[in-house]
Amino acid sequence: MSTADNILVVDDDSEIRTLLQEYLTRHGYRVTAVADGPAMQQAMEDARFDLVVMDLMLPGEDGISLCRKLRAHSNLPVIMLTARGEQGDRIAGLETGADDYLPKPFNPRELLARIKSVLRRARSLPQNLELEDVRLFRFGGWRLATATRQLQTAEGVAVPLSGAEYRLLSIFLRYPGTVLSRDRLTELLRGREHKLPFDRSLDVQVSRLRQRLRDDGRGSGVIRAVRGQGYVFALPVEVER
Amino acid sequence: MSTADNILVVDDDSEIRTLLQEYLTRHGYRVTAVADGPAMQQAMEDARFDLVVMDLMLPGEDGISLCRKLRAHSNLPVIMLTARGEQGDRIAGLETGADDYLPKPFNPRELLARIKSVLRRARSLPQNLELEDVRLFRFGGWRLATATRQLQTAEGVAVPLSGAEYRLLSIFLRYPGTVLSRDRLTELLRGREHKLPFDRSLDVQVSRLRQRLRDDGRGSGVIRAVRGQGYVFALPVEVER
DNA sequence: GGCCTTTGTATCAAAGTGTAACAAGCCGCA
DNA sequence: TGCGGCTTGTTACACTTTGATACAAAGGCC
Repeated sequence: MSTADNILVVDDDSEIRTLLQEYLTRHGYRVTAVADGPAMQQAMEDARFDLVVMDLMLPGEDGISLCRKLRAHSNLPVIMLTARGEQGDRIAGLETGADDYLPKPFNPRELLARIKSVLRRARSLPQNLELEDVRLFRFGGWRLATATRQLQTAEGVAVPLSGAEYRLLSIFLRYPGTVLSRDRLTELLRGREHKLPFDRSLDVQVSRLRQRLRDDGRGSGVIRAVRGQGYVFALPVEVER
Repeated sequence: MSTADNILVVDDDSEIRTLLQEYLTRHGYRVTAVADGPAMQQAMEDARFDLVVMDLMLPGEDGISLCRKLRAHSNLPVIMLTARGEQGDRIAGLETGADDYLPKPFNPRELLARIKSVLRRARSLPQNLELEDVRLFRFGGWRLATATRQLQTAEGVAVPLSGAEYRLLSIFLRYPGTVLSRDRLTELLRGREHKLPFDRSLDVQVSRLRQRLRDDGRGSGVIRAVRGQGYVFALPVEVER
């Protein structure tokens, strides 16, 4: 490990910002603390972070919305701070799309433990690789050659893929084991945002890709739907450069 | 467990000190009760404590400040007693650094529950998400493969599990022989706390899981209800990594 | 046995997911 | 230019999952 991990804290309460700034710095992290969404955007333009700790309740745009936006174009891990057991907001836990959450008030030690756990998990996943670097992907007997864009079964039979199918598969192959939201997948696939609130076209693409992979969508196949979250590629992937 | 947990109560109201001293002692804790900051410092030099219960409002130096000082050099769990009337989020800032808080006036039983919960959390830090290390669980002839999320009977027949069923089962498999309260199960299952006072949806999930496991809920089956406590997974579990 | 609390589960409604079918666009080619 | 084949976005509908509710069954206590 070269340098300390860089953590971005987003909370409108200055007490908490100060507490976390001190505590996390004392434990060997680099910390930037800001109060709201816009300041967060700014901070993220200025520096690269390894993890975000965010309050669910923020003035202006709330944490869920910020988290969703973040997730639409990055893998940055997020830990959400939530109000404890209040009846008002029903959405309290992992439904926020965060990697982990912690109800307020909390002992900073506990936050530290979760930060470590989330970072460890993030690092255990394959690092972002550029598609250009990879010549061949292997997964569960299948092979995908990038040069020819050809998919082969375990028996060596070539399976034709359309352009979108190939792109979608290669996206999944770059993030095996990571839950990708529909927003994220759509952006990676088409380079633009979802338009309609109930756009199902991504699901249809997934369904088509599944047919190519002989994955019936039920049972625990290759591409698994995670209810309310998105899709995961469920097989281990080997890459050949 | 060697000796009883040692709890330090800091409150200027002598009635509360007496009440807590009695109540917590009766429930098996060692209790020291003091009235203010200086007495607290003194007590902490004389003995080692496992948890502090502190009034937010104290004569002289208040609870926030004491808690902050404490945090500067220790992780000792703190439960803060606060005046009622503030909304959860507004108040959350005040207990910055505390592990939990309880609005006054409070039911001693509620405090007891929080003490137990805070102590449990403080002691079992690395328990949150470490399921991924296990490849296979075996219990009473059944097998659960984590990679494919597939459950198999002793005869090798695959039994489909929904997402929630799989998660609930894997929670039980992580704590075989341990009674898990409904609150705890709900939190582990859904990543948030119980909201409704008489929420039976967890029981329904257990019931559905039992159906998958061909456990009729009567007799001494796989998942046993413990009246007034919660549920236990009643079979021995073998883990394969 | 009454009476109350706790647990088990059928049933319902809402939300989420899978995919067939359609339609619009694109491409190459005669 | 017009035609057929392919690709891809959209819509529609069936099906699954899940949380909630209601009520029956079981357990305790007097």
